[in-house]
Amino acid sequence: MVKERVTVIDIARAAGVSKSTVSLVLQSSSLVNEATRAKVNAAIRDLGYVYNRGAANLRQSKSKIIGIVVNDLTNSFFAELAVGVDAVVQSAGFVQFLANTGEKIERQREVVASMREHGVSGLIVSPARGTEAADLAPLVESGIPVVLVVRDIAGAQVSSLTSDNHAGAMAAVRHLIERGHQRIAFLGGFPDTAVFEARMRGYRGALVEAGMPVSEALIIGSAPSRAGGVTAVEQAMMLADRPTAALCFNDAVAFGVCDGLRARRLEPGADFAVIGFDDVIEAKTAVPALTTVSVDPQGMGQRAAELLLKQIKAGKAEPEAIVSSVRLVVRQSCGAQVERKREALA
Amino acid sequence: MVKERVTVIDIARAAGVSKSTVSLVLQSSSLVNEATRAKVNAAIRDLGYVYNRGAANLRQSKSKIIGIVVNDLTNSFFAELAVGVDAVVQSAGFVQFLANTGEKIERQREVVASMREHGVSGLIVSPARGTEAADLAPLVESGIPVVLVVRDIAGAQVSSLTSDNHAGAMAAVRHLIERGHQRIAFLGGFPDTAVFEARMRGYRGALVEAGMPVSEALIIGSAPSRAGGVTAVEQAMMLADRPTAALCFNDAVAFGVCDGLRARRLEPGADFAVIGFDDVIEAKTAVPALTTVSVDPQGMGQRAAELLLKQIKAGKAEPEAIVSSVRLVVRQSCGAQVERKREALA
DNA sequence: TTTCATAATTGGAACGTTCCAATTTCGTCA
DNA sequence: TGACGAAATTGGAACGTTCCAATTATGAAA
Repeated sequence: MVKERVTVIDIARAAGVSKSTVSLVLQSSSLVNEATRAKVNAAIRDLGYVYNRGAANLRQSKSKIIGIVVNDLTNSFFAELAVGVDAVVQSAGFVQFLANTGEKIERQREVVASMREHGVSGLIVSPARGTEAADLAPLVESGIPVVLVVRDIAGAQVSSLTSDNHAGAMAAVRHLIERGHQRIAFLGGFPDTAVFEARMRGYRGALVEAGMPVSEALIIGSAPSRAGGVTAVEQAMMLADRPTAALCFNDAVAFGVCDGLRARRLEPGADFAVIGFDDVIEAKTAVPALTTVSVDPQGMGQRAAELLLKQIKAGKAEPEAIVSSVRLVVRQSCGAQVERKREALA
Repeated sequence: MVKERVTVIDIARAAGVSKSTVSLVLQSSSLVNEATRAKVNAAIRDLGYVYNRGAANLRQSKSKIIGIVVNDLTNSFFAELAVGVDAVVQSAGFVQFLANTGEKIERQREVVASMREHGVSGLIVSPARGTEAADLAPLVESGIPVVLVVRDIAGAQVSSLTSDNHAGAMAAVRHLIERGHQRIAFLGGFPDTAVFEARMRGYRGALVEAGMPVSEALIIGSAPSRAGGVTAVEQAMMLADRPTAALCFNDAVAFGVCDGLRARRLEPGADFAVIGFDDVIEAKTAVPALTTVSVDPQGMGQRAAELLLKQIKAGKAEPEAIVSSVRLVVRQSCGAQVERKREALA
């Protein structure tokens, strides 16, 4: 019933060679004669051998495992990020441990510990809200390469890959100003996060650059979700002096803002300009198509994985902080009259 | 610079006991004296020991790893499924390998092989389109418990957890019929999948039950995505005899259908009834809120994980096929005038 | 004190691989 | 035929843990 494991020794016996030779074949070493290689491979097939990577890892004290921990896999931005990571990691012959923390620091601590025990050779982390440099200290001390994505942590001695939130927000608000908007809101997101802070600074920057006043009442935080967007826009529309446009913390919020507008019989794009941030896949197909600052989550995941793999290969490189540039993708939701051709080509 | 690993032996030396005792402490065995346990734990803390699960796995020839392979993590249904799995798997002290196949059989083969090499003790698979029982054969032969989710595979000797697609579709279409719709379309999804087949059978069943004709022209396949929904509804609206309602293959398609309707200046819910399938989180907050057949993806992931863990614990149980029941959640998109209270409580 | 059961501890083998150093095989050339 | 370098193969130790059987310490009963 219970079939016991086939090992290199069994293969060796079947092929009439030593286990060392089998090992060499497994590593496709050039040292082994073609004829014996064939014999060994035949035995491997016949006996249904499956390589025990755990044993190999033990011997070599290294693994082909990388860990990725995200704060909210339910958010399609992070799901896409994970897909991007997975793609390059798989191609490099690695396999990924994926854990979701749901923004819970405690969970994050647990999963990171668990991953260390499993001997991951590197970690990509989109840290939960409130993560501090100290939380990562044991990790960096142990010499495991870590790449922070999306959210950077001040003082952490690790590499990070973030997007240029400041420039993106600035470009978006400039665009709204050019279209003649005078009262522009910033909607959604938790104010105590670095990402919020950066995007908001960009928002402010564009306003002062244009010599326009910035009103604190128009900056309305909320959960960075669709539901949060609904409540944020509701609050904004209760103001005496209503905004006519909004830059939203992210696309999820932007969709929520559209929902909230419709609930008030306002058509996003026509009656109120909305711009998102991230460019998740649905942004393109939504109606109206969402004008947004494209962060390219999948590409970001890929780059993060590449950076991590590079560091793994190099042993231990200096931490580098990469901020990738973003671009404003103008679609319908900001009231633009763009022909769809350009977009369709992409 | 490169600090070498701290092992049980180091701990033993520091605490003045044998490695066997340290091992017992690690397993929190009752055999060890409180005083020595304390000593050992102190040493563990002081030296910054991290448990090498790989070595333990090798010795015990079992692991605390489960694999989950999904066909499209970009689809939030599957992302939520993964979140559900992750939750129970983490709580059980396991860690999950997550791989995305992107519907590619070849990728699937690779990742499953890789997971086997890593010694996963069980596998949850949402198989890529076109997967056959033979593809899983080596896996089941090796005695690794496998749970198929979402999509079942005929003839595969493994457990499966699917939803009652037939009953769900039937309930949805009955609801549309009750509201007086005469021409009801079935939109989206790849016709060569079992899930499509089952939902479509439910759709047909409800029509014949009501003595209504079923028109093949009203059954329009497409990619099971938002973009697919847009094209499907476009095609439907070009028919001479247009439908007034649609059951969509899944929520993503349903959202796409809403987009497509708006592009034609039709308001989903008011001018055209649309019902989705899955009940992803956005379904509730979208405007109009999506009437949909709730499959509870996260709960499904949880149940799949529980089923798998049960089988792992039991050694090897008989494969069981669970089809979990679904329920129609009536919201706005089908034109219902429901008060939102009931829903808000959930 | 001796005797025993029980509690606590321990050394060594084992898990399946890789790596090193050593050995054998082979073809070529003198 | 012998010698020699290159090519191919090999045995054994090692990776860090767990498990088993065996040993030692402890304390209660005689």
